[in-house]
Amino acid sequence: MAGRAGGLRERKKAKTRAAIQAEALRLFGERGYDATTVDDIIEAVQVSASTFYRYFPTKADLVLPGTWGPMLVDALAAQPPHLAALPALRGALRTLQARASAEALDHAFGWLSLAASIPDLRAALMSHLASLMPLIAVAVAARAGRAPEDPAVRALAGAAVGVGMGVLLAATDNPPSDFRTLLDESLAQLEIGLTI
Amino acid sequence: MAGRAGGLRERKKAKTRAAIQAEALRLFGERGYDATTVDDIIEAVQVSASTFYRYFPTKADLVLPGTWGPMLVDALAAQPPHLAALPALRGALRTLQARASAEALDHAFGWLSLAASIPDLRAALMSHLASLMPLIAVAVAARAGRAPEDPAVRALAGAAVGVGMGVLLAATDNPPSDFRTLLDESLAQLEIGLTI
Amino acid sequence: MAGRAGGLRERKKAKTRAAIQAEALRLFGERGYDATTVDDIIEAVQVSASTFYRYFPTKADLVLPGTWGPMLVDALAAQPPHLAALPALRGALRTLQARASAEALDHAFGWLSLAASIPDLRAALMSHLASLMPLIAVAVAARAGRAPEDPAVRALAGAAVGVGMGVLLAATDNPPSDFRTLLDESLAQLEIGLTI
Amino acid sequence: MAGRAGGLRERKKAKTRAAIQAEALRLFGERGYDATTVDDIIEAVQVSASTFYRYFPTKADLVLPGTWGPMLVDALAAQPPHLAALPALRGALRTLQARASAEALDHAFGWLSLAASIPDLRAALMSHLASLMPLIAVAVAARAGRAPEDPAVRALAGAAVGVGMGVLLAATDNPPSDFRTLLDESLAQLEIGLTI
DNA sequence: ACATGCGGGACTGCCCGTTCAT
DNA sequence: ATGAACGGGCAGTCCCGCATGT
Repeated sequence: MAGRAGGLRERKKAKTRAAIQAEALRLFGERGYDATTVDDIIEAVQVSASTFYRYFPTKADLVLPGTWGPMLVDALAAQPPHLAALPALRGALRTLQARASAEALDHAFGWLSLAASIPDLRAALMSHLASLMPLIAVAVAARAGRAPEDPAVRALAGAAVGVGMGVLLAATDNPPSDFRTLLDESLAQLEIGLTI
Repeated sequence: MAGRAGGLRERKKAKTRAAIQAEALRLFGERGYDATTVDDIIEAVQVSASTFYRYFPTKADLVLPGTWGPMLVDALAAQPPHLAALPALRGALRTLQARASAEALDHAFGWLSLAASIPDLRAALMSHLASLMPLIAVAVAARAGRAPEDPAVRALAGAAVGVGMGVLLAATDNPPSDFRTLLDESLAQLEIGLTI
Repeated sequence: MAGRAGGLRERKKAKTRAAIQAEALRLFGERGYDATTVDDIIEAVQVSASTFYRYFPTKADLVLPGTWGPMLVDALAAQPPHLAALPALRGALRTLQARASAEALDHAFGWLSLAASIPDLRAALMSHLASLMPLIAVAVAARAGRAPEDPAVRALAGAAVGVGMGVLLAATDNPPSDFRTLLDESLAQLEIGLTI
Repeated sequence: MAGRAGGLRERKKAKTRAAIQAEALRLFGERGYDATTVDDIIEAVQVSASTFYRYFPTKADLVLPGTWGPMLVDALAAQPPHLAALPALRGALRTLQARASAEALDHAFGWLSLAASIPDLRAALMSHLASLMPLIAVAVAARAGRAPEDPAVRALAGAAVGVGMGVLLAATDNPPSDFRTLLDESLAQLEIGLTI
């Protein structure tokens, strides 16, 4: 019923959503997360409170990346089938980064760090990342011809996401770190084997 | 001047803390987490709101296990030094389980599952688990004679915790699962290598 | 019992008081008034809460100038006796300004503006200024050989302080104004007569 | 579409506001200001805390007269145009007093005295009175055909309000005084000229 | 004696359900 | 009938004074 990019209604919704988020992030940057109230945001964007909460169930969701999960899964499926899961995952991450502009990436990682440094957001972010595990498990299972409940699959998905979390937290607490390098290094360690 | 357990003040504080948590858990059990307000709790324990928030920064913290991290680290340090990190970790987990009574364990895992199934608590729990990473990293680094910032150490800590999260979520969504078995299996997979 | 500058105990108290206030103002400048908690301050100065509240009954008192009232009264008494009350008051204000360094003055007026722009502080400041009225009334009465309850004396003290408040608020709401010029101009108007 | 008093919503709001204030004043009268908590009030009126604070930003605002400013300005505009500002102001005050019943006045002045004697309320009251200055300045400027920023206008508004504050404080500290007489006398002094 | 802990109360912000206005 | 405004409920923070125990 809808074309590739969705109907006009779809596009309008996406636009509203983007407008709210953009304005919110701008205000967060100016005044800080806690100092910015939802009322400030809805006033700046000129939408009603109901509209706001329709798009973002909670204030914390404004900072959560909504589309990364599916994008990562797609990129994973697009990797050469002969690759093992971990190399494929690293390849998928590289694809994602290559697709985005450098500034978009810096921006994104900046926000990730911000989110990781505010307790409320950190919790939401960790929970969000944890919810990526089953998605990755399904994608990996499909590649490997196994069940998503297979302990090996589960372990791989859990380990990969856990490593990501750890790197994110480490990069946040030691600010001048490069998130991307650290992540790739740590995933490489996973690949080599955790035989310390 | 103070004995092993500290002065009277210390003991009183510990007692208050325990009283708040016990009463809260009782009420959660009776009415559910969301249906129990902080006011209900402080009224039942007869403490003031300030006191409550002094002991538990947020309502969600009532359900978070406060001493597991240190206990796990201690048990890890007590493992035979010749063991590699992952076997030592599995051993430490077994030690912890062996020390606790069966019902205490069932109780604990019951609470974990409950926590994992309520969004707010799930977020707090994931954030809490993520904060265990550096603790585990330090303990593992000490065993292996490496720096806690070593990518291999970081990867191991992240992977271990991530696997734990994944198992917790899986066990929560497929209720009749045995958390302990799943966790041990998945850690074993980590040990074998993630070569899917 | 104490010399001019007071005994050691006096000096120590003054030092503590000054240390608290200095640190507080520094923190206010860095983070803003509301974002700075009393706990932040006492931690920075390393005093206990009781000590803090012994020196400053409320947080707002940190910003209130404690010695201006007496200083103004002294300067008023030191004006040539033949001057009428309003010229003497203007002279006293000029004396006070002449005694202080230029940067001290800018600093002081900066703080006044800040205080006038934060509701809580504004209220405390206005109340504080109002409490100067009887002091000024007594000083003026002494000069003029009248009773402090004399309506003319009361009117003069009230008008002078009221004009000061008005100028302060006006200068706060229209930032680039020069407080000192405005104040002198308005007091001059009072002197000429309010015959609009 | 709306009649004189606005729609149903408006009337309901006014009613709620009046109900809160009436109940609060009753409780203050019974138990005193400090001994009455906001919780007591909201329980007596059966509204939520949020509603209370929507109508009255702070507890102190319950005692502040909300409509006097505009009423005074109106009465000032209604004075004969040939009158100078200060006589017109005194006339406006007399008009206001004439319009109110004797008991309403006693009641009002009773409340003013009460407010002036409680530190927190005194501060709020002084701040509130200070905020009347620009209103009076605008009204006086309109009468005199000058700008509200004119120093003479500003001085007059500041002086008038300042005199009012002084009289209020004096009457509070020497209880058997008649506020109205004192105020009129002091304003008369302002009119004669402050040539002490 | 003196800091610390604790209580109490004001106040804010998020989020949701309902109700009035257009 | 849609959407904005309003009210309610609850979590959470901070200030400040009083009572303890060290």
